[in-house]
Amino acid sequence: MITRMSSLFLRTLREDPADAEVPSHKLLVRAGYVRRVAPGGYSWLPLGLRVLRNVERVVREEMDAFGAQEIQFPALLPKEPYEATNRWTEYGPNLFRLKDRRGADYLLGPTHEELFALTVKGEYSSYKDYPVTLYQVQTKYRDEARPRAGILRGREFVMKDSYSFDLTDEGLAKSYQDHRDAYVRIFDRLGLEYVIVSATSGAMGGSASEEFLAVAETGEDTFVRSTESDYAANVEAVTTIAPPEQSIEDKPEAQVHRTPGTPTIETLVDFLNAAGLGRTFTAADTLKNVLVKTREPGEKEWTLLAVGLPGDREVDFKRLEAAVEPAEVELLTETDFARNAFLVKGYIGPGALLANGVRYLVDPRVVRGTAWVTGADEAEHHVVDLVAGRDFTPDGVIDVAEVREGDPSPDGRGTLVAARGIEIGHIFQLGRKYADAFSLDALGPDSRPVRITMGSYGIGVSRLVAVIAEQSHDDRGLIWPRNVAPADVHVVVAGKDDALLAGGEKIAAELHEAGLRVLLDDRRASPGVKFKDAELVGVPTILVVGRGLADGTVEVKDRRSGDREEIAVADVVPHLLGVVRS
RNA sequence: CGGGGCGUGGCGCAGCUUGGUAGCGCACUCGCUUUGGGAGCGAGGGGUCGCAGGUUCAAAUCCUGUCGCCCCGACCA
Repeated sequence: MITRMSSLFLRTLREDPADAEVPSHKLLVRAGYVRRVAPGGYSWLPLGLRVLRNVERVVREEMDAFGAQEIQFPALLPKEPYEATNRWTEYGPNLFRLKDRRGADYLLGPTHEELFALTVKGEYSSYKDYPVTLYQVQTKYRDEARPRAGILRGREFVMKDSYSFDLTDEGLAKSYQDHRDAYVRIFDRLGLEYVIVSATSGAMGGSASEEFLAVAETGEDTFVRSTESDYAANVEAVTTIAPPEQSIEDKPEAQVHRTPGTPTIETLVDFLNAAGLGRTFTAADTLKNVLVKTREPGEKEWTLLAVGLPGDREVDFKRLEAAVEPAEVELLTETDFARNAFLVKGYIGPGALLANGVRYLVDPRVVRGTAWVTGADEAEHHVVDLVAGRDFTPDGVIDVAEVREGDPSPDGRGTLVAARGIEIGHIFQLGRKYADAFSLDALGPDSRPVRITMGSYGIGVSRLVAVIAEQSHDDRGLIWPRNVAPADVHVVVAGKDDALLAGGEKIAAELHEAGLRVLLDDRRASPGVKFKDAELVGVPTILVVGRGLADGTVEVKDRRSGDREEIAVADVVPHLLGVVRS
């Protein structure tokens, strides 16, 4: 089809919008793809809507290709199914809630596990019906505390969410793998640079889970990758390799020392090194015990939890939250310390913790046979050479110390470096949480019910438009990959006289005839304006119809590389077909 | 929720300190010129200065309150 700029509903801006920070936001607004309507709410103008539709098309093709079937639910949903799974309350303030005229509670769907589960329950009842995978491309609503970065993080956004229903764990594993493979194909077709990281399952519940992160400096998620291997993981999910265990026999006896004025690791290390013990200590030789409290969902009472880790590392609170999920976790208050007199702040050691029944979990580096300097449970006193497995035995291991650049990669190859990414896809093996909530069973061949197991898989479709823009632009504007570009060719008529315009129209018609999507700049504007707009809009191939037309040539420019070549008018169609289809 | 900033034609901004005709650039309309890198000249249209109250002869400007938005953090499939 031919889209004429003279009548296209489009106004480009010469200046960046004041409220935009990240490149994708600035460029999508400047190039007239989207306009802000409300915080976290954007309208799609013609060119933007085309890109969004193109992304959707790629997603649908790959979902359909492995047998997923598209359906669609309302965005406006009744409360009851979400009460059955407790998410009406658990989802918290991020859920958009509203009432109808009778006062009945509704919500705008943030994600649709409940509806999919109920729908399958309503239609299917035999093991012969399974497995099945359903998906939808739907507008989702989340009352984000702080929407930001244009359409990268909105309160209304388009998401593809799919759900697999299987009879067995092996079936679920296959459905999961099918999705993973499809996602790889989708993101490859969209020309994205991304990594797949193991993730925590978050509020969704469930076990195995991976995130697809598009690599972008402006991303909100931090992940680590190995310098040597293709290992990549969300920081919350990085596992620490435990050092080998050591023998206990050759360790000196634990000794309590008076260590006045040493409430912090730094002061303690300085004191020890000045105390003439005949060796040098570092912060990594100390065992720091951090006290927190946790509360299981539905419980009223908080439970103490002590985390022991090498003194040179801090507890990463996000990793801690992920580790104790679904329980909540908080730091201890002064009141808590006062209530538990055996906790001597600054001098807490394993002894008092274990003696008083406080659950004590340690960093993986604290293995049997390692000797530590740690608190002696008495103000101004520490114990040196307290040996794990001899002098104390922790209740277990918890891997929540901060991850640092330079730490060894968990796969044993290379070291870790940090990078930023934007979550574009997330796949989960949900398990039976939702099936349990709705008693979703199939009648098995032995006439006994089999509880269905589910997977849940999402792609941020509208976010992808911004992510592609984020990864594919330069200082002049957007540069769309061919698969999602709003047109195949942008024909610029570089002049205002009728002969040029007629020439441009004719070539555009021929390209259209040949099956290409043509954006024709037939405006009576000066050439400079048109060139600038073409670069801003970002169609990958620009065809300039200008002064060469009299000699029978036009110019083909590649938006990304800037390369240009003169082509005889007679050869334009086959040449461009070659460029576009390559 | 904590911290910071901003609300003035469609967009980007100045004016506010020191109260007195609301201004600039872009965009838009008309005319002439120009025509391969965001053209020139001329003439125009368009603004309850976020909202409410107060001080004053007089408020975009000073005072009080309030609403909204943006950024950083917290939070977040």
